[in-house]
Amino acid sequence: MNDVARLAGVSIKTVSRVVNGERGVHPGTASRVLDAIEQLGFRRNLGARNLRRGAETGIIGLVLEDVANPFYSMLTRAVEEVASEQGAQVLTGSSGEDPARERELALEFLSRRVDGLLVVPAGDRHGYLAREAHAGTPVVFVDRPAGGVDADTVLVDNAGGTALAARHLAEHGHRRIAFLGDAPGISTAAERLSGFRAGCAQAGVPFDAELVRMGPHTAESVAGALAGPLRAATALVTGNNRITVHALRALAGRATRPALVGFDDFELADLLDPPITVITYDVRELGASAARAVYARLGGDAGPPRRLVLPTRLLARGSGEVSA
Amino acid sequence: MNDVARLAGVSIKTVSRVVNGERGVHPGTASRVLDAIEQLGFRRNLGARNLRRGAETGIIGLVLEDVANPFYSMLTRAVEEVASEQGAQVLTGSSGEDPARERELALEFLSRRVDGLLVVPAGDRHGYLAREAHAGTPVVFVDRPAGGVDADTVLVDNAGGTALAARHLAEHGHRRIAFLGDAPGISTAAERLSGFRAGCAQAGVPFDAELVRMGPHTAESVAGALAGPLRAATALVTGNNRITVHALRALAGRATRPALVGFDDFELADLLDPPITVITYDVRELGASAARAVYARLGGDAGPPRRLVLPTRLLARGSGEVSA
DNA sequence: CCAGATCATGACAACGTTGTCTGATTCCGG
DNA sequence: CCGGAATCAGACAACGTTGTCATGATCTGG
Repeated sequence: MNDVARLAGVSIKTVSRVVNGERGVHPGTASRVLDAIEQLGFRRNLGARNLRRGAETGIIGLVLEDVANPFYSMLTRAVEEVASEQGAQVLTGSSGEDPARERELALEFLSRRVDGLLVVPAGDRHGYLAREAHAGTPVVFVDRPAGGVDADTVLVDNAGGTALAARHLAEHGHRRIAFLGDAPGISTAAERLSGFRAGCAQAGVPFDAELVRMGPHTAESVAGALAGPLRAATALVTGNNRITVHALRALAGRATRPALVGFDDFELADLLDPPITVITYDVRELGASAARAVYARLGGDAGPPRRLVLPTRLLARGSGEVSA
Repeated sequence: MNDVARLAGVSIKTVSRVVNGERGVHPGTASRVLDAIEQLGFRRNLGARNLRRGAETGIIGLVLEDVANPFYSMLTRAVEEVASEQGAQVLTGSSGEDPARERELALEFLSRRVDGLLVVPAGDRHGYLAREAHAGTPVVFVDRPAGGVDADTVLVDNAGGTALAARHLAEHGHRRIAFLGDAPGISTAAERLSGFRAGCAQAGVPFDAELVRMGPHTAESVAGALAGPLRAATALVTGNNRITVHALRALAGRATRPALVGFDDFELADLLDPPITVITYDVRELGASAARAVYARLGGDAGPPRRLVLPTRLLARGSGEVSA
């Protein structure tokens, strides 16, 4: 900016005025300044600007598990859209389900003075965010509740979803229903399991712990479980989109396959044979409401922390409608 | 930092020393400072730090078409991984294939002084980035070449891929092969079409312009094309993962379906019936090499712009091996 | 032609850090 | 007990902006 001022023969302040479109600059001066800007390829330093103005940075941070997972990439896009309405951009980071990495990313984002922070919790202790959540940067937890902080949270009715799945399978005559879920330390996984138990109970289906295998899961662990202990089941509920895909691959080619209901919808589910019945919910809304919550807080909303739970519903496509 | 200094009874500079782990601070003083930091929840402002140090910001910008597209979300993850090795984060923005939005995002990122900028070009004029690419922030174009700028670029052998697809179908006896591609203004789409023509020529298959429909495509336009003009074809090449999915949905339920080869691999392609033959390449490598190029430049590499073209290969799964 | 208003511009400080330099203690060996 | 080195801490300026205030030039109307 200094160089621009020198080249245009004006003070640095006048350059600032031109750059910001402030009124009260002589048109001739302004065009000299603009020429100089053009010639030097000047671009104002937003960091310095924000520092001086004490304003918002126009960046919101998003810490999730893995952007490459279609579920999270849709979420990211939804967040990005709300941010972009506010002229803001999104800084993303994948924690890879590692609490330490999640913390590192979150703190790093806060050091960068993001206007708001969205976190898909990997760990279960988020006390380290309590201070920010209280006084300062709005923090919103997405998809999973935080441990040890009372902050805005947007969730999905996990237990309701798996209960629905269990009842659906029971209605189709299944009495031996298996459940493949993620690591029990992950709150959504625990909720989905307990919803599954509740659904079984509601439908009068005996709950058999032998037919439950919690993760973390890999393609191999899923295949192993399905080939071994879960073989006795006539139906299967999978706890998230990754596990569903692993299960589909493990079951491919089997002559008789268990009925299946998967948690999370996924692209092409309708084109598989049989089409896959899933528990679905509005992923975009999950991201969008979390981002909107940040802007509501920035807009001055100082009420008590809000908790929003999005409904789940069962989308019957065929794979869950096979009779036992 | 001022408050911390006051609380600890030291100067602001000493706080800075403690925060940065500089040697030469009395342990007792340091612990008083640390207590004060803890008590006040102080977190240093990275923006101000970078301003003062004139250092890199530790952020790299990524402008792409849509993070929610699995292709781009894998790319994002790969970029993020390279960045994270360097202690950097990724600022993402979706252009939605709109050149103006692409430009806006790119310039915004540059104003934020990203250390490097990765762009999946939406438009075909990128002169506005020439200055930065030359003197200053490294700019790398990904997946598509830039127009009007000579900068580092990482591409995919599009023409080679579709030529492979055409020849593969020809080998299986097809003589009437249709092509569904994206808008011809998108360079990758144009290359894929010309590769398709070349492949047809190599295999001695007549090229029929009536069997070609370029986009932009929606589910409806794809369905319409397949129901109408392309009905005469015995085989089909689709120009990207979106179009492949639309085509699959449009063809589902038909008694006789054309043989199909799709550009871009996608999850579950192997589980469809028939499994889908695709042209594939290493998406992660695409993102990773682009990010590495940025760091190579930052590391002082001042050679002429490099252009890397990743190979494509045909992954035969069944849908392309149907005879005419 | 002049007082007062309006316009165009610049000097200066400040945002939150850190690099440089200087000053005040403390320590050591002889 | 002294000189010099080592240790610790602070004052100050600067990074690239912008808000506040002051200044001089140019208008306007009577």
